[in-house]
Amino acid sequence: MAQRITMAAVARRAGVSPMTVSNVLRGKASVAPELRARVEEAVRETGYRVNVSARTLRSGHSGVIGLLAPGTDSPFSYYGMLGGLIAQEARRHGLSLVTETPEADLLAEVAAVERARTLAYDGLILTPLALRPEDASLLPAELPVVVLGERPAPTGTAHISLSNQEGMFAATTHLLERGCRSIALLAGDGWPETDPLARRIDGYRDALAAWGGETGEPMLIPVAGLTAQAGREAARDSVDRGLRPDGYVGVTDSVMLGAVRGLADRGLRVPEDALAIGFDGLPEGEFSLPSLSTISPDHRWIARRAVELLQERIDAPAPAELGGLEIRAPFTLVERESTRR
Amino acid sequence: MAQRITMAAVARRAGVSPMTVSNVLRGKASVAPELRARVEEAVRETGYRVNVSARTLRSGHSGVIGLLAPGTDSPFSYYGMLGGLIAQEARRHGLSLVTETPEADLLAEVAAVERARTLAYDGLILTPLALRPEDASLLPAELPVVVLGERPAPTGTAHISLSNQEGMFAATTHLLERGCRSIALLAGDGWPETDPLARRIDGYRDALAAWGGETGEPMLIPVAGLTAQAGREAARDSVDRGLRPDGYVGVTDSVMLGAVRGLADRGLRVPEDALAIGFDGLPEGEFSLPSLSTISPDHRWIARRAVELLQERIDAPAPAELGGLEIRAPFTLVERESTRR
DNA sequence: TTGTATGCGTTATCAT
DNA sequence: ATGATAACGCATACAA
Repeated sequence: MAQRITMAAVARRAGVSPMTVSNVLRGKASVAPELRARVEEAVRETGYRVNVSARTLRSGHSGVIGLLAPGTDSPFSYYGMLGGLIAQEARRHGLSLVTETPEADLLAEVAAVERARTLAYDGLILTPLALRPEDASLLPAELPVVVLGERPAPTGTAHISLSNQEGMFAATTHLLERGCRSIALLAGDGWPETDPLARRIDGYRDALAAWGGETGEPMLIPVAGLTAQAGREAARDSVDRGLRPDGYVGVTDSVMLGAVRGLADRGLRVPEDALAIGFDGLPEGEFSLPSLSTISPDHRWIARRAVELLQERIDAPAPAELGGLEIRAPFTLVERESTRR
Repeated sequence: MAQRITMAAVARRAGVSPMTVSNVLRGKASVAPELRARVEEAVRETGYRVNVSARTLRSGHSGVIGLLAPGTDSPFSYYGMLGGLIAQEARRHGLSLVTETPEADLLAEVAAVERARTLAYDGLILTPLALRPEDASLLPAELPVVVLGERPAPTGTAHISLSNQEGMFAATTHLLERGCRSIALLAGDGWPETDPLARRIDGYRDALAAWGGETGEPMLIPVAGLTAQAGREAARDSVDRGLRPDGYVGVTDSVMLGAVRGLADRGLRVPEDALAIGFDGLPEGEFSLPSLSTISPDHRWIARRAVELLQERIDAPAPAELGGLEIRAPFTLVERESTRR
């Protein structure tokens, strides 16, 4: 936008050089208190604002970071919720957040990353759907990146993930403790070994195995995606196929919220006919009927760590050399109506 | 970010001047096809990307627009949902969207607008909570703005609002037609005349009046905010105070979803004990139990018009001179389980 | 149709 | 501690 007042104007007014104004504005140490005061007053009087484009052009960083994550635009969206927290956290670091939702194919993801570079983002918080560990080379080496999510991250990047196996183990065990003996997992059985959420499936299987012989076989109800709509359809289909488990575990809360709805479509009620628990700790689960028990990662912790790690990498002279890092977010099991009888 | 390859490098490689490269990149008409081809190849070979900061510095526009709206970070958020659609629409215009959620006071709002200017946004889609018509002067004259939302907009701006009165009239009438005779409005009675949603209250009153003498007095249940939590608390309190309407109208879906939950907390069920209808057409209302009837504005229409109008103003030589514009989004009444018996 | 000169507003570098 | 100079990469204005 038109930016009439320049640094030079402020400098003239304060009777100093533009360089001094620049130093004051960026909080550089060595400016005499008196000059500093004069400059600050001149800034106020003139209503001066820095021109970010000029600053970025010269200094090489823009103060903008990007969040590339799936489904931020759909209902009950995990990344929609997390995006809000990340934006807050970013602001505390003086950074702005731009959110984008690329399609789930490799080309679109790479294009989104390229776009981020084109737009001069200082860094990227990225939840890849298609990018695999071996695709690390597709990430520009000089672009600071923090990876979120459950897929194996491109090698050499900082990666924050959830305790998928442990979480799902806890969720399944919770249902077992509440008396369920025939527990279905809404997850999709066709998912490849490398699927991001394969660990969650493992946790479910492990919990059944660990409990002893009194549980039925693992029962996998396939869902077509991680949306409420997919969960709803999967639940209906499973009922139509005659499945009647006494407990449901959802790979995500959005899937489970949809599934509870789908069960209701077929006249089945939670928790009366079956218990249900999800994964993600979506705030909406607190308001649903029944309210949804869930494995809730510490979202604020994740947002904070993600921005911190990114900031570190932005500040580092050679981000790539910081190397890989794998950290797990802590979680709690939140018990609500859907697992109470 | 470090941006090694410059336009000059591409130009050298293609054997033309930097200016020709610039023209090719921006699709200027007059470039010989042969040169164009050579330039395009050079761009591919070098992996060149424009430096947006330099372009912005020189040309004055950044390709970024901002959305300033409340509550994008809370569950069942109207603007969270709408923001997703606006981002899609913006992308079709070659624009990126940055979303921010300022606090609901005048200072914070003005600061957010200032910040938008600082960051060289090309324009702003704004839902003011505190800015009033008379505060138009606080908006930089040269900043293209489109205002969304139900408060009276700063004078002289383009404003897209909902058909609040008509919508609420339709919602209330719908409950009357379904047999309700004692209908409460969850809205807050302490709200000033100028409140954004005062028109919705009007619509409710009008509908009761228009129906004839068989309805009770208007019954206003005050809510502390437009969140699910506020709706929940309001509903509980009203029950505790002995109110037992046979129908509820919510100023927003998020309030109503919370209220349905709050009624359940007190053992009351929708639609068995009372019908309920909201306003906003949140997608989550399709998955709730019961699914929520609602007045649903055409969100895609709103997103499309908002970006179109903003683009117009960005392209205009003097945006301010385009003058004020008031348009209303179309809506439909979506009937779901919460109003079926 | 293409190229040349110039400056956008800022900050890195180096000199004082 | 402060200031002078140059350069960041591009697009405007104009010349050829």
